[in-house]
Amino acid sequence: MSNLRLTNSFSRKKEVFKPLNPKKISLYACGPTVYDSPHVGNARSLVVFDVLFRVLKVLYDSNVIYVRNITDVDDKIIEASLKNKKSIDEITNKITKIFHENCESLNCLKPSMEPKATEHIQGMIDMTQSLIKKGYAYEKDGHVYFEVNSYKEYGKLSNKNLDDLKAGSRVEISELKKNPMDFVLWKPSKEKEPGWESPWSKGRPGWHLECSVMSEKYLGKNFDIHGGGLDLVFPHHENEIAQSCSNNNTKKFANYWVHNGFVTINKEKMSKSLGNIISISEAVKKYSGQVVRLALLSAHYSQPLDWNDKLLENQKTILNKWYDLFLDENKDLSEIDETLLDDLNTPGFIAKIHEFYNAASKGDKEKKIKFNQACKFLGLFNVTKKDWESSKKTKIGVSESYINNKIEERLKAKINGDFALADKIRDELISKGISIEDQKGKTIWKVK
RNA sequence: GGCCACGUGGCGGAAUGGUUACGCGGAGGAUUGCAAAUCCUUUUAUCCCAGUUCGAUUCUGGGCGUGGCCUCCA
Repeated sequence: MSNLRLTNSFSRKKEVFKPLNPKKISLYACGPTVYDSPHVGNARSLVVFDVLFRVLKVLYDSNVIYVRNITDVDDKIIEASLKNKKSIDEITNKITKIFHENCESLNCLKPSMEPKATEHIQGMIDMTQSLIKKGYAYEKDGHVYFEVNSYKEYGKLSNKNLDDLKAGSRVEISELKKNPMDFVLWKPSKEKEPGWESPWSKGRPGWHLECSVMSEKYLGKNFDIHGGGLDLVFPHHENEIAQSCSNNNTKKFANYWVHNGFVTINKEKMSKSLGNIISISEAVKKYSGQVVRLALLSAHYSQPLDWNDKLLENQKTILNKWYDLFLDENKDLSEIDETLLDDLNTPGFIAKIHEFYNAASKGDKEKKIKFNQACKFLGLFNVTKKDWESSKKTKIGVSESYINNKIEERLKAKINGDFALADKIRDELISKGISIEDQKGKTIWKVK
């Protein structure tokens, strides 16, 4: 088997993955901020890093630690709390629960650890204190800022230089900052906002800090792979590097940075103002977890992915077809296909699955097993054929007895030679999402 | 303005210095009362202009176009 190759955002090149320690592969992916139902964009990150996790587990014999955090303290959560007149805990608990349900319906493996920001406040206070002591951060009126000028490598990941980023219209201006690009490590909380005692104020940590603290705690000062959405490159990941490398006096934080592209909705950016945000729950309800998962893997992770009905219908057609060759066996894949090793080329791998399918449908038994293994490896086929069919039945608005009666009526009409009536009944069923197949003197029905 | 990505057949989407990706859809056929499902067959592509090369969709340069980041965002 050849090596895994990944496009490292840091070098902007495809590189051979060389682990720090093959006995302990370390992967960190930025998880959700639990303020609102996770959307299909979040789902893409989930699924992409889930595939990476699965690949690494096979390559390194399960010696993989996958950490995915939950951000449960954040301005957006406070806003949501005020807006919905619910407590912070109520919101974070509810959204975290939805998130976990979403992960399950997308058939994502559980990460090795799922630390929460609020459980690491002390660690963040300690790191802030340390950064101040070492001269990388400064306190002003209860706020603590990281001083970007103190870190020479600032901007290297996102390929930006501080001159280009200087006090523009898009940078938050604050009297308290030495440099407009300086970012918050700690800020005071108002009366009703969540806050923790600290040497500077009763307040809360800046967003970027949690990933620095948690990744170090669970993976170390230098670890293998850090992932997230493309939009996190700047400033989030840039700031993580600045904090961690300054504080630890290290050259490297994560060795490989992997970023997934965006999901657009009918070619438009998903945004609150456009009102086109599709939640994972909605998508799963309308289609199914597997269809959503396959859709998310139908383009290469680094490319944009457009979410539209045609795409989803297409994936549904494919899965329905694939389920014809479903095997209820549990043999795991022992070797990973070269296509996936090449920068997680999931569309290429899906093409191979189609080829396996075609050979299998012509009677190639070996390919049928391979086909099933490949589907399962991608995280598909996580329910049996029986369950797949019956879950489709829950999506239709008519009862089985209604359908069976209609089929009886149609059969009588056919016997009487009244094909017009027979066809009318069939059309009725089709309009309700039921397809009719006459096979070998028997009529069967399926949910489309 | 700075930085970056992308532009492949009707659509989605890989790969590649020279050979059919793959899927969905379309077309034709077998089958069927007609269909559906299935099977067989099949059509169509590399944004434009130069350069390198025996040969470029692939490499280089230029152009045009689309999108992203530079503010919270997966």
